[in-house]
Amino acid sequence: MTAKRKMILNSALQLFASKGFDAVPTSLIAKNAAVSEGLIFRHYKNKQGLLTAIMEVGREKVNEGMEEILALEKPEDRITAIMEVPFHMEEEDYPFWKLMYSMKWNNEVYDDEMSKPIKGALIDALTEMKYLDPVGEADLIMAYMDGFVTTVILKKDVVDKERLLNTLRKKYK
Amino acid sequence: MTAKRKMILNSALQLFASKGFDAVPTSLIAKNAAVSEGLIFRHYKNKQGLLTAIMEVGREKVNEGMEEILALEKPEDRITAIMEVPFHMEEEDYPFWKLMYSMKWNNEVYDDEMSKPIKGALIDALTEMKYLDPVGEADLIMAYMDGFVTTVILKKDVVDKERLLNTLRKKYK
DNA sequence: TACCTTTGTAAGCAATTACTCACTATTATC
DNA sequence: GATAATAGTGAGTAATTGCTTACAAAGGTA
Repeated sequence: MTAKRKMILNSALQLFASKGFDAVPTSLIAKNAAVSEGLIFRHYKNKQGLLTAIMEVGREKVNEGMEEILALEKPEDRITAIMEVPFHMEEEDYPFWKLMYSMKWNNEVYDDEMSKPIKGALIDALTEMKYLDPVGEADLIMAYMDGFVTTVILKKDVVDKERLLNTLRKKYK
Repeated sequence: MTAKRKMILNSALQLFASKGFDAVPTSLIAKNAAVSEGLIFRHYKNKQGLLTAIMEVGREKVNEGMEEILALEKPEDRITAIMEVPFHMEEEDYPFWKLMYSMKWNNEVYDDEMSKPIKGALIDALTEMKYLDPVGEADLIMAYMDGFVTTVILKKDVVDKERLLNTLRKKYK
């Protein structure tokens, strides 16, 4: 991966995240990456391919994170670890997640490919803990998480996430 | 409000909600509304003005709903009513909320104009109930709600909202 | 050195975009 | 029923879009 190619990928991520995929022209990506516009299409088939490449990088990160969590022995530890993921996201990953969530909302078909393994891990842990309705409980936790991500990323200047996490922890302590 | 003008507003809402504001050309809005493209600009200053008009209609609906909730006497009733709003949304309003949430994600500055009165009502109720940290609790509930809206709208074919609501209710019963 | 592949550029192109304008049809007001 | 305002059309336009292409520079390998 050449330096300029990295620049393209990163410029695209930043711009897509802040303005939305459709609102960002390839000319602007090229300008922000200090690169000729043609180079984008040398490296990526088209604008959509650029987006796919960004998501691929993110998907790998998610998988790595999930492996760590699945390595935890106690099911209750796994559940709290998953639930608190939104609070422990690194700030440099915010643009990626912002892009992911913005994409969710303007696709006719909701793509939960990425959330499936997470929900699966929750169901496994809840079953292990003999919960009566593991699927229902898992769905509720997944809903919570969507809300936490939304709050942490979009209200980062308004809501103190540490305080929010503390309030949350009191609930299941 | 003429019939054609209503058609424009509704076509725009449906299209913006499903594809995103930037991905929808005015030509398509006109086509779906069975109207000449020029008519859009007779009634609305520009494409952005069309969006503004849609949001105005929605804002009024929200205010009406809030008045009903604020009329409830017991603070705990007000809180549960607010928290359960996402579960009682009418399906015909889904496109509007989908649009609202999709807009949130690709604006540099998060516009919480609409959520402010809701948060305020929560803080008031929680204060009345002598909670130690009304603001923290309100922020948590607001986060939950974002998650509920996301789940109800985006996963409506995957997650059963009645079941989700029941699981939730057990938590604060 | 010579040759090939990859990286990079700049100009340009067909299609699409939001929007205007000159015009006609319809409705309201007196 | 005449007049004026509003509603509606459709062709046109300047600017922008994603993408191509012809060409040059750089890097690897013999």
